[in-house]
Amino acid sequence: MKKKAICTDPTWAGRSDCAHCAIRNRVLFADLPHDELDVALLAVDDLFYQPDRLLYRIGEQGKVLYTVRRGMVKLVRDLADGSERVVRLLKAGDVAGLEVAIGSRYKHTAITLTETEVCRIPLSTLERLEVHSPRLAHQLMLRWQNAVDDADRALVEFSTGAAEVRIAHLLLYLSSLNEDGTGIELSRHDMGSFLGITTETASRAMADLKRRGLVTELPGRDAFRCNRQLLARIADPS
Amino acid sequence: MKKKAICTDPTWAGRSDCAHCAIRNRVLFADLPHDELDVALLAVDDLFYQPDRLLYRIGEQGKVLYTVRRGMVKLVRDLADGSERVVRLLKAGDVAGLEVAIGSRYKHTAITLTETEVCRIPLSTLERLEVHSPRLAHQLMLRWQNAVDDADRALVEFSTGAAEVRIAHLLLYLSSLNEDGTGIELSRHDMGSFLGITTETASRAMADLKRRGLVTELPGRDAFRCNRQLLARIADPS
DNA sequence: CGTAAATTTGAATGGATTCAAACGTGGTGG
DNA sequence: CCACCACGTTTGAATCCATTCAAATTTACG
Repeated sequence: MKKKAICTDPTWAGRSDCAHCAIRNRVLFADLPHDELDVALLAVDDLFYQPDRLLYRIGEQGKVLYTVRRGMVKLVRDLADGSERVVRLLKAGDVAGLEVAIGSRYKHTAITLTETEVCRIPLSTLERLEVHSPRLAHQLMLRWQNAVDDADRALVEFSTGAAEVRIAHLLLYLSSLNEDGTGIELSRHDMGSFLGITTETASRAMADLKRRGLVTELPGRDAFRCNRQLLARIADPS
Repeated sequence: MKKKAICTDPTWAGRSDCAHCAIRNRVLFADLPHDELDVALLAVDDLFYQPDRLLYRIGEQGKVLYTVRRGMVKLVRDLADGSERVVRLLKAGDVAGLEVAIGSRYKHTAITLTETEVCRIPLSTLERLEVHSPRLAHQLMLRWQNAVDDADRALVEFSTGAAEVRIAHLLLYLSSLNEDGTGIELSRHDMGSFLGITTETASRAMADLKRRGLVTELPGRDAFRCNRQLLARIADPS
């Protein structure tokens, strides 16, 4: 509802070095031969964002797309009543702004949730490679299917059932992203906006799960640990 | 909840004739040159389905995808509690089973809602063309983005807000598909399953809209006419 | 015409929302 | 360093809306 000026200036972390990228096999240039990779690298920047920074805004005629290397990004749609709905949560390896690859304007507003590192890939680079690189075309298709899968999941797991069930699904998802089983704490507002419930309902359900010991706040940075076994029982009343 | 044996046998309407296809510019082989088209046609069948017929089931290792030429198809996911959730409604021009193009199993169960005419395209045909046809690759990407758009819409318009609001969105959508402003009547069960509400709630809201004159049943086949102006006001409380 | 299925309606319940207020926390400036 | 303010979270209470379970009614179909 309220307008907040979001500083967009990221830190330039350097020209990308895809060949040595830790998540190379999960990102866009996965199958590219080295010589083609060299061409791509020239224009790909590695950027570092603070939390709550704007990557792009819905409707903009974008000329770049982003690969998330670290952190988490939310894709947001504005609702008729002025509020907003989080449509998807992007994790490391996901792509934001894929739609520019077919010449479309951005279909969402993309905002970082945590400290985030991304690769910014110009559309021009993509187009140059795509012509003689069926590999890249295939990679793009994989990304698209990925987006569809995530969207379906947002519908089936995160927007269906009682509030507690949705939250259970969300916590299970977030905690599945790190090997150590911890997950990033979202604000109650973002939770609600993603799950299609109000902030208060999200807060109540979370507070309740904490009281029952299914979720415990981690002292350090905004993270939580949860009992996946018990949460799974709530998520899927078998 | 209940198991029903669905006869899958469609009527074979003939080998496809994409060159003269009325919706050619809206389907997969849109930009193909004629000589490549000829290759494709050999294996593409034009099929005709009755309402409530199964195209494919979730999890199957499919080797074909479908272009909807006429009618409407629902993509369904099974829920944990045994019920089902309609994830998407496919209209003429949409593609079902795109995921097989990247080697995936079907991600949904696809069932016809109306009399439906489809083109059945074998994956092998796709693969043969894809190699030397960047046009097709681009077409596929367009389809994928389409699927993402529809999925986002399912979330934002059809699974957010009060029951009446969701129904208003649905009726507006259905009535936008035909030039004459009429729309296909869905069963209350399917409506509910797609909108994330119960059959009874769907029924109540629809009955109410009818009483208020915003929706009128058409005498002929299962179709309705609606006051788009007033429905739009319900859908977007501006 | 008669039965099965789908739709509609009713009444009671439960869960989410709404509006408000209390609480905690981090940051700023005195 | 502390007081204070802004903002997010939590909690409370009343209301509203959707669900549930049940029954009545209509429609479809053999």
